[in-house]
Amino acid sequence: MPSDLGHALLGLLARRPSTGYELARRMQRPVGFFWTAGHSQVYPELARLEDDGLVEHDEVPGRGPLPTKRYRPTAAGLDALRTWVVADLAPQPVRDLEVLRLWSLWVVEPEAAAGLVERVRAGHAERLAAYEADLASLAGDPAALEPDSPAFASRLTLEGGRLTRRAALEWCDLMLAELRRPR
Amino acid sequence: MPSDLGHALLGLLARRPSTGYELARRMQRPVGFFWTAGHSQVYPELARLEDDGLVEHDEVPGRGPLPTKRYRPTAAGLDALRTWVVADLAPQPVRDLEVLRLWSLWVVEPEAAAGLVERVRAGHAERLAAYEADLASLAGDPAALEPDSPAFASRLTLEGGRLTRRAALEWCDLMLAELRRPR
DNA sequence: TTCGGCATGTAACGGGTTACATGATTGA
DNA sequence: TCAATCATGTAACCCGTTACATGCCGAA
Repeated sequence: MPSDLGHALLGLLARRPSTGYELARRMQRPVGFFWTAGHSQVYPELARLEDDGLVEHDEVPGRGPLPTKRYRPTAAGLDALRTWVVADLAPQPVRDLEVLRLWSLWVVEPEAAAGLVERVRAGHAERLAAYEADLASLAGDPAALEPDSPAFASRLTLEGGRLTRRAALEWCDLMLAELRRPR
Repeated sequence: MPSDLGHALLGLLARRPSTGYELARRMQRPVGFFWTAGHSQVYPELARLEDDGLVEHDEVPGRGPLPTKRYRPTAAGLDALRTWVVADLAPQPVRDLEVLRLWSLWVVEPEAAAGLVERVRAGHAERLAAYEADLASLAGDPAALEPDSPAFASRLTLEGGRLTRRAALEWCDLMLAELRRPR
């Protein structure tokens, strides 16, 4: 049974066959919005998936010094993906370095703290803009309304990003108001 | 210069001197809401911080087979914490296994997908309840209004958790509505 | 001609999780 | 008496990041 990364790659390949290089780029965006991997992770994982009979490849003309391989999921690979998607999921530990810092912001002067919050806010605003751009490009696609279409799932995840980033902006504004309240 | 974990420990010790064991427990909650660490990480990291002169300890009576050590930050440790809190922060890659699954939810039947979303929703609801419980216990504390008090920073981070989890619940409800819309 | 993109892989390192190891005290 | 809690540490393993290594093609 593959790792989380393996399932991430199966999810990408279920949408569209790709080379390792393409998968590594697709892991930056849009999948990189919630999961990332470099190419040095992708190539060994593809080999493992192939050993397990979950993906297969053919060689296509390419521009690298080594043969260019295009991968696609096998029937067993799609089964594994379907099983994993709805499998029991242990509560995920959260790991958020920004919040970790904000938790200690009482040790610095309010003005310095406000500066930090401004920068955090800018990061959320940037991410929100990216989500909305991707959502806009899906807006005209009728497939985005069909639950068995990849565009549908893409739309829902982007919608989630939008809602949570908006909440984060609201939170930053709340912090700024408190930090700058005259005293 | 210490790792992120080291700064997390300094942040805890700045609030209250503790033994390694206590730090490991405090890393489960409330700090565990956004950063976690097991005791097997804590003990070596404390030794490193002490080598760097950022924390110091004295031995107190305890119940373990080895001497019980109570740690507190040194002046240099508090300086390091202050510097780190407002230091430049690279945009953080997000790693969210739940969203990764939802991104592939188009491969399963809508009813099964809705079941997954229900479970995700329950997790958010549970976390939200924890935030609100902690917020309630801070409600009467006048220190929670003073920007140089730990309670102030605790309140703001909990407020952030509340806002983002509420947004997540809203999102889950949106997904459920779409998955169950008659077709 | 030089830089960026295509294209594949390996190796070293660091951090996190899980398991191993020990042992006293307190409460059910 | 048995389990949980206090209390400290080490070791093995897995995963992710960064760096190493190679080399062609097209555009500026």
